[in-house]
Amino acid sequence: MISQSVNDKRTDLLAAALKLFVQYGFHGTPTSQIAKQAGVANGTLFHYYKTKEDLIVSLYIDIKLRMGQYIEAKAEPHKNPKKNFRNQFIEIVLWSLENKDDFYFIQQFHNSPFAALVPPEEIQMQLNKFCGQIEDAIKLKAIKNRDTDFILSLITSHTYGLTQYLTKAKFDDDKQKKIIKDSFDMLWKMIE
Amino acid sequence: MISQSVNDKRTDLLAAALKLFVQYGFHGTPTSQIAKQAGVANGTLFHYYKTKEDLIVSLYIDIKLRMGQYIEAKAEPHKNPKKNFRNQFIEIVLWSLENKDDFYFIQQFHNSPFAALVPPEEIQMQLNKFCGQIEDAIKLKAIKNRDTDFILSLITSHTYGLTQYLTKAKFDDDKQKKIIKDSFDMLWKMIE
DNA sequence: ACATTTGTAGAGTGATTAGTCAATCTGTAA
DNA sequence: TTACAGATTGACTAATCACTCTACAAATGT
Repeated sequence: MISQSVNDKRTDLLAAALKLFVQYGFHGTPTSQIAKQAGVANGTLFHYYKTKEDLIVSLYIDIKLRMGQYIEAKAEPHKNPKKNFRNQFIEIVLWSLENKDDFYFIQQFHNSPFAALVPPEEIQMQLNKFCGQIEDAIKLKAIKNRDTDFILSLITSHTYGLTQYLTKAKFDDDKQKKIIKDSFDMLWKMIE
Repeated sequence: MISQSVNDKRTDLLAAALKLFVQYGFHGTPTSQIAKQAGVANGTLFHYYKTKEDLIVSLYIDIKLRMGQYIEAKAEPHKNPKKNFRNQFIEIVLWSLENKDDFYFIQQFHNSPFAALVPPEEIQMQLNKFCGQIEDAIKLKAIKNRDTDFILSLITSHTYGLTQYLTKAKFDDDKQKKIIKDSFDMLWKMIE
């Protein structure tokens, strides 16, 4: 099964890159190390990814894709916008906690010059889902009437801050869930 | 005046490094470029900073110091905790907007393996001021009774999110101030 | 005046790295 | 069986980079 093995190598490379990037940073990780960690030859890496940059951007897009799929799979669409936001908020935080490396990589990537290299259509795709929801909620007067991007910024950074906090402090699952719910209530108080 | 000229070279180097790091990233910026931009010889850079890493960490500490001084200079201590938070919140956001490179550098730095290299006493120093204020406010029941670090995380990320938003969208000063104030009111609603 | 320390320069060095390439292997299809 | 396309390899290269070293200049102390 050739296409299977191709996918394996591709994902092996991405997984290896993720692990090493998170630990040593982009520049601290030579492509030779990534290849070694993935169990393939140096040249193979460049067979699948034209440049190191290409690998980095591909990894970002892959992570975003996986996160999107995860959230979508867990989504239970409600008429009630609050419940919708609540569900998604909780799922995103849980995903981030279960995939700390991915989460950390995204932050690292966002605050790097590589961020400018993501194709615009990728960015737009990711935003559209959320922006639509926010606009709907505003129309229904479920949340404050502010610029959509503004609301999105506040929600995103709130999610980020909470995840950062939960990552540093180690709580058991129950306590963690309580904090997440509490945190959403606070967020909602802010934007409702 | 030798000490003057020494300071000049040091600050020239930091300023050059800041500009280039923000544009090209840590690894995308060779020390030779930093020296050139600062108008000094390559070797001079290594006279003042033992390694590139040392330069990066020093730059971070320098920026944090300057920000702290700016905030402190503008501080008008109130008995009222809300007014205190409000003042500081506004000042931090304004500083970030006036010093976009510094702001961006800090994010870049925080999400990089270099963050682990900051001497612990530096970190503690910065946290103490804020944590004290938060604890006081909790005692006075001005804000919700939650873990100090939790509150701090939420405030920090809120500030960050707002600054990100204002940096991307370009508003005139009046509009900007309105948004900042509005944003603080929302933040306060969340934690009061 | 002299000695000593400190600052500055920039060519040089050794190590490292992204990316190439020619050769070999593997699977498929006629 | 043969032919062919893609996959895989790893030695190789050209370039780059962090950092050193030596020589000299400027400032400071005595």
